Formats: sequence, C-alpha cells, structure tokens
Amino acid sequence: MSLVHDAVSISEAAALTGLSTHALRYYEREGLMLGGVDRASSTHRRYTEADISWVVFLTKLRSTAMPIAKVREYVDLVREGEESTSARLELLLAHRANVLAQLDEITQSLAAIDYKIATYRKGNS
Amino acid sequence: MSLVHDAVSISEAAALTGLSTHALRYYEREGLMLGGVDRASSTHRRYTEADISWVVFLTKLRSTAMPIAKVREYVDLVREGEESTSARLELLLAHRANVLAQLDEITQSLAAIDYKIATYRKGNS
DNA sequence: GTAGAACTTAGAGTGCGCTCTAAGTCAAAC
DNA sequence: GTTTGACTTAGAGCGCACTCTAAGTTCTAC
Repeated sequence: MSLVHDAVSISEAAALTGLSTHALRYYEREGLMLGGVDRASSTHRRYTEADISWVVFLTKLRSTAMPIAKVREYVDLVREGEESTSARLELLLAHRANVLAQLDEITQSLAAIDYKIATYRKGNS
Repeated sequence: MSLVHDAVSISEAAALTGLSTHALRYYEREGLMLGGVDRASSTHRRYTEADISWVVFLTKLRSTAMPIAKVREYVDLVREGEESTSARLELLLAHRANVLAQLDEITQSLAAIDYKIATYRKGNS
C-alpha cells in the first residue's frame, strides 16, 4: 500500500495482470500504454487501477491472437479520441470475426481429437 | 494422376493439407511422419492417402496449440504400436483439457471484446 | 533430347513475442 | 546509514515453427 491510492509497483501489476514485469515494460516500450505509466516520486513505475484495467483488456486481445502490431493500431486509435470511434468499432468487429473463426477451427479439431479418443477407448487401433 | 493409385506429389499434398511444401518436409525431418514418406520411382516424395490423413490429423493437434515436441511424443507412441494405446489416450485426454481451457479463455475474451463493441455502438467512450 | 517446371538436400534466415543480462539506481527495514 | 531487494535502462538473446536459399537433380511435355 502506498500514499497514492491504488497505484501499484510493476511487480504488483504483474501479479494482477498475469504478465511478467518484462512483458509490462515491453508493452510500454511498444506504445501500448496510452499515456505512458506514471513515475510517482521516483523513476519507478506506478500502475493505476485504470492502467491495470487497460492491460487486462490488452491481454484479452492478445489471448485471442491479435498481433502486437494490430493491438498498437487499436491503441493509436484510442489515443485519437472520439473521432476514431467508428474506426475502432470496425477494427474490433473484424477481430471478432477472426475470433469466431478460431473458435470454429478449434471446435472442429476438438471433434477430431474426441473421435480419436473414442477409438482408443474402444480398443480399435 | 500417376500410375500408383492415390500417391501424390509434395505440392499436391500441400494443396490437400493446407501446409506448405516446406512445412511438409519440415514435419518429416522432425519425425512426425510415422514410417517416412515413400519415394516411389525417384527421389521425389509420394504421399499416400494414409499420409494425407495423418498430416490432416497432425494439423488438428497443431491448430489446438499442441507444440511440435508434444506432437512428436504422440507420434513416437503411435510408432510403438498396441502397447502404447493407454499412454496415447492419456496424452490426448490431457491435451483435450488444454483445448477446453483455450476455448474457455477465448470465449471469455470474446465477451470482453463484445462488451467494448457494445459501448462503441452506444457512443460511450 | 531439350526446355522448363518441380523436385531434392543441408543449412541459414525470419518474425514474433517476449525474456534475459548487465550495470547501475532507488527504497524499505533495521 | 547500511544492507537487501526491487527497480531502472538499453540492448542482446531465445524458442518456436516455420520459411527461404542455393546448388543441384529429375520429371514432363514437346
């Protein structure tokens, strides 16, 4: 706990987001942190609640296989403010289609794996 | 079409499996092809129907994020024959659990993305 | 039989997303 | 005020899964 309400160290941010401290610095270097991270009272990073929420959302994009470069594109749009809302919507809708395709492919592969599992259970080959 | 029924060239195999010819040679080098691929009447590879089906199944494992090393483990068990059936079943069941976890994570991320999409549609931030 | 396309090998190169290192600075506890 | 551990930077290194290159061989069509 620090004097600044809810601003946490990089290792606490790592624990909260599931990323490594290395990855958090990497994301910042790559320009994914909107306004950059505060350095309250020192050179040390202090992550606010908003920073954490933001990183958590980024991990949702990443866990659905959005490449870092595309994430940065999205972040740049957010930085542009109100006027980019429709562009952001478009980007997320396009990504949504990718995610549905992923779910479909994985589900089909799962069916093939389940089929194989069933053959092993029946003792056939 | 060749004299040998259903044995196709590497580029045809690539077209049939969705892999590149480079990837097909790579898989063979990595020992993923069970008995190796025939070289009927030349140094050129000839993929049988069974080879193609096998590669297709491997792509199911790969598309569900099984690392090549784990795929090789599975292939090695298949090579051992009957006696490894229960080990193969175990491996596939463990992988199945990973796949379900993936589906779960992606589905949750999709929900977060859909939520964001909804806020853009409502014109809120 | 010859041109051109497709194939062969071994091995180097690539892109991605971190991950680690080194050398140093800062903070918290005692 | 000193130790201990967390933090800082810039930049190198890594693991994965291909992907590409080069130099040469073979197949197919004419």
